[in-house]
Amino acid sequence: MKPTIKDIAKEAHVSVTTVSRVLSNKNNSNSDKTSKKVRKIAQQLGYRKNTSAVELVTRTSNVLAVILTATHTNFSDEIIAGIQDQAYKNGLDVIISYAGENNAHRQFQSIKTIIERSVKGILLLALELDEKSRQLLIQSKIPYVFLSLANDKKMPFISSNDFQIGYQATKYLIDKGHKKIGLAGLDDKSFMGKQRISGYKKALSDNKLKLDSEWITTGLFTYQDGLNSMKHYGKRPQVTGVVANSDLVGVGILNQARKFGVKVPRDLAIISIDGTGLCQIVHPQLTSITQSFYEMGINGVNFLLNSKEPRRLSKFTSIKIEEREST
Amino acid sequence: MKPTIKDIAKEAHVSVTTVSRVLSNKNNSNSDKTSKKVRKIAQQLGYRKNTSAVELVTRTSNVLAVILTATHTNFSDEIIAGIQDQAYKNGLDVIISYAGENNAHRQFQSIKTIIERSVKGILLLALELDEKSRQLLIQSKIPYVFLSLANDKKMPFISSNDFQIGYQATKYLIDKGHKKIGLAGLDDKSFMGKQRISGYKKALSDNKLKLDSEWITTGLFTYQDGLNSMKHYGKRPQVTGVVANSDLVGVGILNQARKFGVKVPRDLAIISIDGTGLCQIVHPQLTSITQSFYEMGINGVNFLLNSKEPRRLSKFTSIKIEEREST
DNA sequence: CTGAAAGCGCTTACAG
DNA sequence: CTGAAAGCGCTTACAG
Repeated sequence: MKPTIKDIAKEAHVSVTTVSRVLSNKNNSNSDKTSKKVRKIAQQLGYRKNTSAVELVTRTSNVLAVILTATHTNFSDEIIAGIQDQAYKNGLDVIISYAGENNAHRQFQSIKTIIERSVKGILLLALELDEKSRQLLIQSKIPYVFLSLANDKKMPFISSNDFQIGYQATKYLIDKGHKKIGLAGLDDKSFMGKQRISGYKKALSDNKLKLDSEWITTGLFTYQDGLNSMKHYGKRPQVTGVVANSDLVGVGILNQARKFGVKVPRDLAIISIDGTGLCQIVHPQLTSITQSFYEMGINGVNFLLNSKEPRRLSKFTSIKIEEREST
Repeated sequence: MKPTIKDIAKEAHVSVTTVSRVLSNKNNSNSDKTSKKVRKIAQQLGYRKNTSAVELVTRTSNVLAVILTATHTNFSDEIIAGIQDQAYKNGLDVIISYAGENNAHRQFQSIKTIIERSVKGILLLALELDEKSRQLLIQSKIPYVFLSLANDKKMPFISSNDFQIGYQATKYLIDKGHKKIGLAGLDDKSFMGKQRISGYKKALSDNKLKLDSEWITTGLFTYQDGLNSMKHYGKRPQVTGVVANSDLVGVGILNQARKFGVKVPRDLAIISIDGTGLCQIVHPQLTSITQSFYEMGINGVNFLLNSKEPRRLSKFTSIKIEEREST
């Protein structure tokens, strides 16, 4: 059997109370001599704290849970790195749970699993919840925050301002002289998609440019959606510039354009949304609207740690344009 | 306060024993009527099981832990997907913990955190442990298995056969007529690196080809290592073919070759080890030795589930050559 | 500075 | 088919 504090107590001829105090660093009271003895014996016995017991009695835990879709968003690593670093600084553990790919049942299951352990907070990464999961989450009373995906349901989030992303990406191409601009590969049913479309349209109308709904292609931000978008635009595309709604979409457009003999940026300019490392390893390198994914992670953890305060404010992280070779 | 089974018992006028039996599906004994009543009340009260308490008393858990480095191995997603799917099929939860980047302290911490909760098993992804962490892991008596990285310390693993990878990749280029072959971007201090180098050398000597140690470049499998390797080979490389030790290394070599005006595959053939999606989205597409990452995940979970059996066998997963445009 | 006792929320023989 | 009781490994007022 694994040793418990009882075993240590017996061995050290002290009470379990004392052992507990020493081992959980409530040392203010115990004598150095006792502390040392207890620690030494714990060490000898190969003692490991039973976290279940601790959590049960203290009714708290120092665990932050991250839930994300298995969707291959190639930016989640950066967000997770931010979460991880900030959690580590605050002495918190992080556990991650994948909620499957647009699978409502698995999402529900994942949330259920998480809230049945007493986690300190929940970070939901690029996740859109159905009503049932949403209820479950709210009911749990555990602090949570959505990352990277804002939403209209008055639930707290930390993300880029997707209206601004749509607006600025479009504006950037306009400033480069483009008049016919496409918007490619986004999910027009999602809140994020709607925001970006609004921004895109606003930029066009602010500049008195016409809009053709044929220039907007929908999808789920995948590489394949990029290929499809370019096939849709054709070998002699009307649009001279396109806003790709993810780096993968951008690369897909790029590759299909090459197949078509459409030169980037000469015949077609591409600006890609996200700005992950991928933009720099393709040729030509993709100009991007770069999101602050790492900061989202940092801010997400901070948000959760301060969640006792009355004002829990959602927050936008910064975006910036990085010009490379595709525009 | 969150409701407990006590609250349900009171409300339903039954004992906590009965509530517990109903809610943990040990229904063989309870009457339908009682079960229904209990479930209904649990539902009304918004009852959530306290996993800490359950784990404490049953001394088991249905959680599998994955520990991985934050290193941007772009294949870990595939392994995790395999783990996730197989765990899900077996009713297990998966938690993931990042152990930092070659950070011994954080690795130790990560393992400690994991074993302080009563997890059912531990999967270590592409991780090399120092002695201290290794001891901790073994002492814990929790079943574990290394994934993707074999090792020489007699610890169980599931991975590709890296000797074979080195051998076959080299052999492939030899069969294409190459006589001067490079091996790029690998860590020659790691067990994996050594295996691959052995395979590479064996393939050369089996075919009576000469070896120049200048043709082997070391690194940590990163994109930058790819760039550096090509810089090392130079604008007029001696080698006519190169084995890239990760897809990222392959892309790095490709891009630097382009800058040098070295044409792939005409002037330089590249075969890249891993075969992730990246190979298909670059231009020209990279020929690869493709590893079965998803299967590693599946097999890892199965290994842990059968770990009570006396024979715990490490296992190699299959590799295959996928010819694309870079050779 | 230290210890006895109660209790966290659950499960599980055991008895009826 | 159901319940009383013990116990999982820990923490924490409280008392001395």
